[in-house]
Amino acid sequence: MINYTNILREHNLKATPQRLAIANTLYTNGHITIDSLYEVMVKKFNSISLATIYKNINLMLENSFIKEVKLPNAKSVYELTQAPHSHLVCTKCSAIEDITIDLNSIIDTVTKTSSFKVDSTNLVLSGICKKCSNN
Amino acid sequence: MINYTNILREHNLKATPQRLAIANTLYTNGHITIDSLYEVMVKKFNSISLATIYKNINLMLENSFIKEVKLPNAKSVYELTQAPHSHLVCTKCSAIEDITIDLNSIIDTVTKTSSFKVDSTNLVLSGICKKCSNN
DNA sequence: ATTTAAATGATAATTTTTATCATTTAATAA
DNA sequence: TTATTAAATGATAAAAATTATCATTTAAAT
Repeated sequence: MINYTNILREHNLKATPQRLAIANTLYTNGHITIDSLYEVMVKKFNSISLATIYKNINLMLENSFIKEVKLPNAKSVYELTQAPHSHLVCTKCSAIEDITIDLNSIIDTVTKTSSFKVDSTNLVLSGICKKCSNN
Repeated sequence: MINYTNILREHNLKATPQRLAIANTLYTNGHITIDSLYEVMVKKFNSISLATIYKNINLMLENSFIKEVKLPNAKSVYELTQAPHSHLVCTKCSAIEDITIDLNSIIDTVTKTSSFKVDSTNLVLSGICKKCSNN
């Protein structure tokens, strides 16, 4: 259990018990949908409102405490903001992995060939994870 | 105006006037949201139902006639299925460009370093387009 | 301990998407 | 052509997802 009190405050978010629990849930799960997050949170706060989940997720997004990951053919998942990275999604078991890929060469090529100034990247690679290719 | 009758049929879709119009709207617009598509379609078929739009978009997705493009901080847009490609999104004017980028070297690296078998890629590059960097 | 602005929970309202069903129509065959 | 049929459409209801409202509670700074 990490104490996210100060990190939340650094992101201009009051450190409420609900927010600390959301932060820890994201930390332990890595990536989670709104629905799953709500399920997990209800176990910790039996009377938490779904509106609280939505409001916090939106505030946390605005303050860059978390990031939304849009996946093909699936609901978005949310993760704690980390260093920029890409995602691997298994089409068999739906597992999501973080992966750091150097995209600078690609960005350079794009800049040169299209005169588009790239500021950020969103890369999702779909396929079969290690586990599923073994089973 | 391209005639999509046969192409629709190849995708197991009856060539109704509404579908032909959707296909042509996608062709002329490149990328479009559900809302915008509905607006355009209402001008052509003043009594078209929004349900028809949704049902057709979903069927067209299932039959790979079109693809959904998920964008950061924006609603999904839809495009006619073409050769695999990536997208450039301008954070200033929201313009979307197709771009063909060779991602094979990246896929190779991922395969070797993570033993994940990549089947498909989804890459969106956000930044400033040519027009906006001039203005 | 007091104060206050913000967060929470309950719930209503709104938005988005899907389901239902009577009617119409595209596609096939006679 | 016309007849047949399965599928598509449009109207609408229903469901799902998200946001808004507001009284009450609470975190954080006096």
